[in-house]
Amino acid sequence: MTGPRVRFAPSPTGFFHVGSARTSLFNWLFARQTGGTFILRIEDTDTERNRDEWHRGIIAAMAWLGLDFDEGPFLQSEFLFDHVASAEALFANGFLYACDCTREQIDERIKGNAKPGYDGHCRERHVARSDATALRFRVPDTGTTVVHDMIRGDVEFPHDSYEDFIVVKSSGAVLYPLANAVDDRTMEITHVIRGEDLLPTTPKQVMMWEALNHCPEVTPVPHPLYAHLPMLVNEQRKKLSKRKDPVAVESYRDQGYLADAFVNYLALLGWSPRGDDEIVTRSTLVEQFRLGDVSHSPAFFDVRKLTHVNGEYIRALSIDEFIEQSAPWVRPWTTGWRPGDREVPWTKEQFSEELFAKVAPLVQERVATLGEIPAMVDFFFQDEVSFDEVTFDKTIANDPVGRELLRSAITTFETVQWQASVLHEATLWMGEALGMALRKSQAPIRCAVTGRSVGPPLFESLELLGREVTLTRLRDALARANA
RNA sequence: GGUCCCAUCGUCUAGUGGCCUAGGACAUCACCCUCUCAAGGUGGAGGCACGGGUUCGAAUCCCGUUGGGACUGCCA
Repeated sequence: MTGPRVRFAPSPTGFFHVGSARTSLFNWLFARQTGGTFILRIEDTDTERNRDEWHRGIIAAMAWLGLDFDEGPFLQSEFLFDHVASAEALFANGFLYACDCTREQIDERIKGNAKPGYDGHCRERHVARSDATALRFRVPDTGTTVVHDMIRGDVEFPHDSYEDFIVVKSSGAVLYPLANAVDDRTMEITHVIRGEDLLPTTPKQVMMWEALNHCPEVTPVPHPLYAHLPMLVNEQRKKLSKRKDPVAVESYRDQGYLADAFVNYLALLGWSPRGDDEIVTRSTLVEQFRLGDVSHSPAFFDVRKLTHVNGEYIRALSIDEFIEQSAPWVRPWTTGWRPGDREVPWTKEQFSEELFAKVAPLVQERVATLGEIPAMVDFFFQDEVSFDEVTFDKTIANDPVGRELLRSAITTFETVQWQASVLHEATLWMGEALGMALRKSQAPIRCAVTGRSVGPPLFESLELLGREVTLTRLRDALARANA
């Protein structure tokens, strides 16, 4: 196996961030397209968090999105020994030095300094290591480090803009920049594809990588290539915040976004397929994706467009697929996975799979997310119609002609052949007799039967509902208006 | 403050010196279709941040300005 080796290295946070999903996707696309290897490595250091559960969350979310990895999942904590060994090698070769300064001492000393950050106070002090000393990297005073970025080209960072940063905490814990680089070395990562927010720390990693290659006891490893993806931002053009912005992939799944649609939309953020079509298959994505084509500027995560893309995918489903995909929202008791925080407005006893199968084609082209389905078909399964009061008042309670039409419908529907086209015709001429266009005359019936002003096609719905239920609801609505 | 990144319709983007009177998609507006709502169809409005260069010719190259963002922790 000689292809590229890429890794997705999320830190567990309790949910899967859309930015992480995009990073993961781009890594995956690159690996799949180049015949490379996609590795999942969970960066679980510095955490007393509930790891097991959160690891499972990341893995479940990736599985849902169809981002399968070839190696892993690895946990960064498994490699603690390597991190320490590398740090010791760097120290032994003079790249690291011990420092016993406290934050307060440093702040006090650097108050008037032109250059912010640590002042290198302990560089030549040869402080004895203890549980109060941290290890800092000796950053060269002059020169620059160049990051070779596949998206942005070469980016040059002057060394004097970096302080002697801490590599090993006084507790002995090896910090992210080194731990991450060491893991990349042991996994022989060839391409580091990650968010642009990591660009400024890259020179640190490049410097340490280079230093490691100069340690005689360490096996040299070629530097990886980097690719820093543009940030995903909110409407304020700020990096997506997990506190303020809706960033949990799981919540999109709960709302009824399809994995393929989500992936398709994510791919459109910072990249675009050839031609005018934006709705493209996963294999097209894999085929056409090029890291070098990735945009340089941040992208706004636009839920409205996501929703549109999702609608396209829903409508493209076969009716059987649509029914199957709807299951978690309409009959969760039959499914292994069910959307969180979502109540189904009917009981298992009230629901009918046969009826839903007949209703499904009517709603498939009317929803943009699967989560919208229950509210659109609830009247088929609920015993009591739940009325939208504004609509009820407008079309029935405050409309004498509407009530007149209802009375006429009750009579007519008693005997008419129970078929959508016939009901359609009957309503047409009943309305004409009262001087109403069909768009007017269908309104009170719709409200009486469904409780709402909008919904699936009325006459097909009546046909499916049956004569008895329809007549009962028409009478009840009239009674309700008189009450 | 320092370092770095970025800059095409409101949004996501195409565009890599002439094919641009700048293309597509979402959103928006109008009309058509229509039993409601969608979907669909047609059409409209809407953009190269600004200023200098380079060039016969710049959305495309260079510089500056302005604006936005990221980073700047004994977090990752």
